[in-house]
Amino acid sequence: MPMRNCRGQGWWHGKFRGCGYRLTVGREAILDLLSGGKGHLSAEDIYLKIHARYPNVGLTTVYRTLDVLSGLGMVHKFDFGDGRARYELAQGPKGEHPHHHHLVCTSCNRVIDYTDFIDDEVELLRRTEKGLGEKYNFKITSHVIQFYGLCAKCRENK
Amino acid sequence: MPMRNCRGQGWWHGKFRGCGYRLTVGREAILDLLSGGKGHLSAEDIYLKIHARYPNVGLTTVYRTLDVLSGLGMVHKFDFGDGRARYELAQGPKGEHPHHHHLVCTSCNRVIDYTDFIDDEVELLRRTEKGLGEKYNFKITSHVIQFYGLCAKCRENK
DNA sequence: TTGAAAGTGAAAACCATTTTCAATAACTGC
DNA sequence: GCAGTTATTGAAAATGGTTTTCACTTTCAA
Ligand SMILES: [Mn+2]
Ligand SMILES: [Mn+2]
Ligand SMILES: [Zn+2]
Ligand SMILES: [Zn+2]
Repeated sequence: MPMRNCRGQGWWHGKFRGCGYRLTVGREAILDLLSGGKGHLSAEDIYLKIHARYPNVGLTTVYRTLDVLSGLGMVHKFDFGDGRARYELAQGPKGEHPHHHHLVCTSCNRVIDYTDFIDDEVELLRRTEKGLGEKYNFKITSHVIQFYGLCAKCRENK
Repeated sequence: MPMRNCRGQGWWHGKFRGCGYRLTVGREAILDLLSGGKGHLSAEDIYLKIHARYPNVGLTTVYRTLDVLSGLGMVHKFDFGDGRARYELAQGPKGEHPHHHHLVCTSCNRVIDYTDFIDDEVELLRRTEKGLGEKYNFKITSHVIQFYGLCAKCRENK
C-alpha cells in the first residue's frame, strides 16, 4: 500500500507533538528534505528547495523551524566559516545519519563527512568530557570537531 | 636602557616585514593588545580598547588587521555561536599562549581555555590528521575542538 | 627627500538573520 | 463538523556584524 499523502506519519510526529509543537506543512517539508539527502544545507538552500514545491512557505519559516529543530536536538547547526549557518539532521532514532565529524576545505568550502577514527575519537571525547566536566563543574552537552585544510581538488589546482 | 618609543621592535616585526606588510600604529597596537592579556576578544572589544589610546584607529582597520593576522596564522579566529567572531593570539615563537581547546557555555557564552587532556587529544589529532589526510588526499592545516554545555555558574542559577 | 604603493577612516553598502504584526492554520473540546 | 483558543505564518522592515568604497595619508625603499 503506497504512502498516504497525509501529514503526521513521520517518525518525528511523536517528538514534535510531545513538546507542544504543531505539525505544519512547512515543518514537515523541511524535515523531509533534511531526512532525504545530503546535509550541510544553508537556510537559503532549504528555502529554495522547499519553496519550489510549496510556494507559500517563506524563508522566515525555514529559519524558525530550524531553530525549533535545533532546540529539540533534531538538527545540528554548524558554522564552517563561510558566513552562513549550515544544518544537518541529527542522528535518527534508528541510527540513521550516524554521528560524524567534518573536514572543511578552506579554499572551496567543500565539507567532507568522515566516520573513520570516530571510535577512537568518541572514546577520547568521553574521557575528556568526564574529566573536564569534573574539573570545571561544566555540564557538557555537545562538541564540535572540525579539521580545516585543502581538499584533493583544490590541491590539484594549486 | 629603557625601551625606545619607536615601532618595529616586536617579535612580529620580522614576520610582518618578511611578508611585505608595513608596520603601522594600528597594527602594532592590536598586536600589543592581543599579546597582553585575555583572548576571545571581538573586533569591537579590540576597537574600543585601542581607540581609547589611539583615537584615530578605526574599527575598519581593526577588522582589516585581524584578517591579515589570521592569514599569517598569527591569530586564530573563532566562532563561539554568539554572532560575532572572536580572536586570540596564536602560539608565539617562544611557546607563549600554548595550544588549547575551548569549553563554551551555551547560556552565558563564557569561554574556558583548557589544556588538560591536551596531550591525549593532540596525539589522537595527529593520528587522525594523518589517516584522514591519506584517505581523502586532504591537506589538514588546523582543527577546532570545542565542547558546549553549561558552566558552573549557570548550573547553580538553573 | 621623494614617489609609488600600501594603508587608512568615515560612510555607505552588504547580507544573513531576526523582529514585527496582522492574517491564517492547527489543535482542543464540544 | 464547529467554534474558540493559540501557535504559526509570510511579507516587509529592522538589526547588526562585517565588508566595500574612495579620497586621503602613511610607510618605506631608493
Ligand atoms: Mn556532516
Ligand atoms: Mn582560547
Ligand atoms: Zn577545496
Ligand atoms: Zn555559563
